[in-house]
This record gives sequence, C-alpha cells and structure tokens, in this order.
Amino acid sequence: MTLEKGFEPHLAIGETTVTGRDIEMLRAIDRFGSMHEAANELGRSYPHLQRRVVELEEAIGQLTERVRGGEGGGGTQLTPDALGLIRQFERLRVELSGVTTVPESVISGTVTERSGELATVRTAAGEMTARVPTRAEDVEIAVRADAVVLIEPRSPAHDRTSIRNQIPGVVTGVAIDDAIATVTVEIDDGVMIESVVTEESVDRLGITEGTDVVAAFKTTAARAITADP
Amino acid sequence: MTLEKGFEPHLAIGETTVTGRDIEMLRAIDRFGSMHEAANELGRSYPHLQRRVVELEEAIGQLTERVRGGEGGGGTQLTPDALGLIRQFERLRVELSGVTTVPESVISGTVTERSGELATVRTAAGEMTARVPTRAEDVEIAVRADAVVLIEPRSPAHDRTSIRNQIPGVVTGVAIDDAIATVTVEIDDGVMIESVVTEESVDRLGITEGTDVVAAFKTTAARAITADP
DNA sequence: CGGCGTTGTATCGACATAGATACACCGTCG
DNA sequence: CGACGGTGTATCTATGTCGATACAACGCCG
Repeated sequence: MTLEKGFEPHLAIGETTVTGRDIEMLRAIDRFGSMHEAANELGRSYPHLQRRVVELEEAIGQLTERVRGGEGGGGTQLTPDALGLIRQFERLRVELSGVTTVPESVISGTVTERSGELATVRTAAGEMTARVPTRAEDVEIAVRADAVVLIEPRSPAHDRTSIRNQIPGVVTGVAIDDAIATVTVEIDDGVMIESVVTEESVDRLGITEGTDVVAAFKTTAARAITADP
Repeated sequence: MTLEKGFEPHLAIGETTVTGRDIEMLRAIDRFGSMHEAANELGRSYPHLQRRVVELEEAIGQLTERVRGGEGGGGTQLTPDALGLIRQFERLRVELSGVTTVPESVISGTVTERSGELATVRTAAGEMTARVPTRAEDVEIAVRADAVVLIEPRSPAHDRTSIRNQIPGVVTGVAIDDAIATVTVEIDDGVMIESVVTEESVDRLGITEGTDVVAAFKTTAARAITADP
C-alpha cells in the first residue's frame, strides 16, 4: 500500500482564490487572443468563463484588455500582470512539487534546549539545531535532500558560513540519473542522510562509496515535528 | 496586491484520494470512539461519513474496528494503520507548508547550456546552474530562502563543497524575528536574494546592512520555469 | 448597410455533493 | 425483555457548480 503524495496549489487574495483551473484558463486566453476560443478549447461554457475573468479582475486588478467589436470581432489580450500571475503560480507549483519529488531524511532525537522557534536536538549522530514549531520533546527532524550540502572533510574555514549543522559521515551509496546524483551518507550506525547534488560535484569532490564526507545543512532548512501524536 | 501562497495536500491510491477532510474525519473518530459523535462534531451527516469510511477502507485497507451493539451501543476505533495515515498526511502538510511560509527569490535569465535536467543560466548577476525541467530559453530561477547559504567573502576553499552557485553581493536588509533572521542580499542592481538564517549566524558572521557576503545555493535547490507561457 | 465574430448577460437544466430523515440491525445493561 | 446507543442503508431534498442556449451590444469590413 503506497500512497502517492499530491497537492493542489492556489493563490489567495481575500475571499477569492486563484486555482490551477484559472491559470489554465488565462493561458488558453493568451494562446488564442479570445475568451470564446479559449472556452471552446477547454470545453467550458463561455458565460462562466467570462464571468470568472471579471471575478478575478475584481479581486486582483486588471488582467485582460477586452475589446468588443472591431477587427476580427474583437478579442482579449492578457496584461503583463496576468502573465506575471501565471509565472508566480507556476513557480509555486514547481516548488511544491519539489517537496513531493525530492527525498527527505528523517532523524529522531530529543530537544535539549530551546530558543524561540529554534531548538537544539540530541540525536544518535550528535547535536543538531532545527526549527521546532510545536512545543515537543521527542521529535523527528526532516531535511530535504536538496538542502543537504556535501563538504570535503579537513577543508578549513567552514565556520565562516551560515551552515551550522555539519555532520561527518561515510558515503554508502551514489545513484546517478541524468546529471543528478543522490548520495547517501551514513552519519551513525543505520542513520542515513540523503543529498541530491550534481554529477559534477560528485566528480569534483571525488565522492564514491566509502568516501568520508561532511553532510551539512542549515538550521532553518531542518524542520522538526513531534514523534508521537 | 499580494497573493498568499496556499495548497491543498492529498494522498492518492488508485482512484480514491485521501483529503484533509478525510483526515479531519479520522481524527474526530479517534477522539470520540464513535462515528456518530464524530459526524455530530463535524456537522456532517452520519450516512455519508460512514459511507466514506467504508470507501477509504476499500481502497487502503482496514482503518477501523467498528462494533455494532454491545457496551455503550458499540463504537469505532482506529487501527494503527489509520494513525499512521494521519501522521503521514500531517508530515506532508508540514513539508508543503515550508514552501508557502519561506520567502523565495526570483532571478530571470536565459539558458546558455544544457546537460540533462540541469542548465547554465546567464543572469544579470552572472552565470548560475539550476534544474530546468522544461525545454526553455528565457527562464526564471526560484530559490527558497532556507536553501540560501551566506558565506563570508575571502574565506578560502569553497570549491570543496557541493555548492556551485556562489554569488557575491551586499546586505541591504536584516529582519530578525524570534531568533530567525531574514537577510536580503543585493547581487546586482535591483536583483535581490533572500536568505533565512539563525540570528546566531548573523552575529557570528557579523552581518549588518552594507556587509559584503556571498549568497550561495546548490544547483539542485534552484528550480527554473519558463518565463514565457 | 448588413454580416461577422467578438464581448457581455440572463436563464435554464443536468449533475454531483452533502445534509436530513427514517428505519433495520446489534449486543449490553438495568 | 425492553430500552439504549451505536452501526448499516435507503431515500429525499437543498444547494452549488457548470455547461447549454438565447440574445443584446459593439465595431470593422466587404
């Protein structure tokens, strides 16, 4: 039984929310220069589509230049704001899909010290700092693999960065697919951290199975959730 | 006009998808030990709620122990699988909400070279590498602020890490809230990158307005979308 | 000046969703 | 043995969504 992670993005302003359907609609309007043809293409009714455009504009501001009559009967062009809206939505979708496609490492531990939203967590692989939104004792720290940096050991001056969690380990696996490598680092017996890096970085740092590396990640990229409820 | 980023998470298996409403329902059943009281609490009709439980179980497997008659008239208890499902859903929600709560930086540029899913992008602030899923020419690179590392300039050996994008800039703003700082770095005239770091890092690196820093992020954490729809 | 293909608007009907109601079934408890 | 409070199920109805239809308004074009 494997459940597939999914999501539906939206952008909200006041009562109205811009959905994927709206973006699809705006893109069709842009493609055809006509709400009528857009409605046809999408298999939607023109009256509702037109109504929706007005509704969005009432909430967000001008999104279209609609002309009635004239050459070709008229038409509808998107404003730069509308194009920006489409891009913003697409960025949101891409970033969210990053969550569902990038692997995540989970490390359990217990909170030893708190400071605001941050906390120090004692784990099998040593102490780490993470964001701990809820008041919790036993936690699981989750780190996205694309937030994990691999550092060559014995290279100096790594307190000169904002990366506070730097955990030495040994590479136990390297899987390369289409110029992107997923590197598994064992930071304690049976405790793994995954990192996705470019194939170029793997080559440059000479990473293969058995290599000593430091797996590093920012405190703000590590999120803890309570382990129990 | 600021649009608030949002999303609706779900878990899919075959035709049926588990929504936030389903999770809310399961949690209410767990709280009361009774589907009837759960329906009351949520203001939902018992028949549909009961039907939905059966539907979910047909897709996922046993989620409840439902007994009819007996002490207190019977009742419904969640199985460990159901509790695991709730946790899985909650974790997905937390991961996704990371995207909507952390600021993103957007940098436009044009693709100059491709290698698999990766590409080199020329921007006003120099060349960067990013994930570019679609075949695109003009792109926008989006980077999450919690993936941006701040590095002290003139510190050596930063080719000894898997961070390929290292862009010098000047700090133009530091906003501290609850031990977490949002640092704005100007990497070119009017082009900003935001980074969220701990207050501790801000102090340690001596970051204030006007400080020279290097804003760095991994290629795999930078995602590009087409600028033209 | 009429035709054409748009935008704008009112209205109807099909359909899905979800609450409301009613009732059979079940097993313990007083 | 009947009351009680739960599960299981059929059915009706209110509601909202969305496509379908119809028609007015508009302005270029032949």
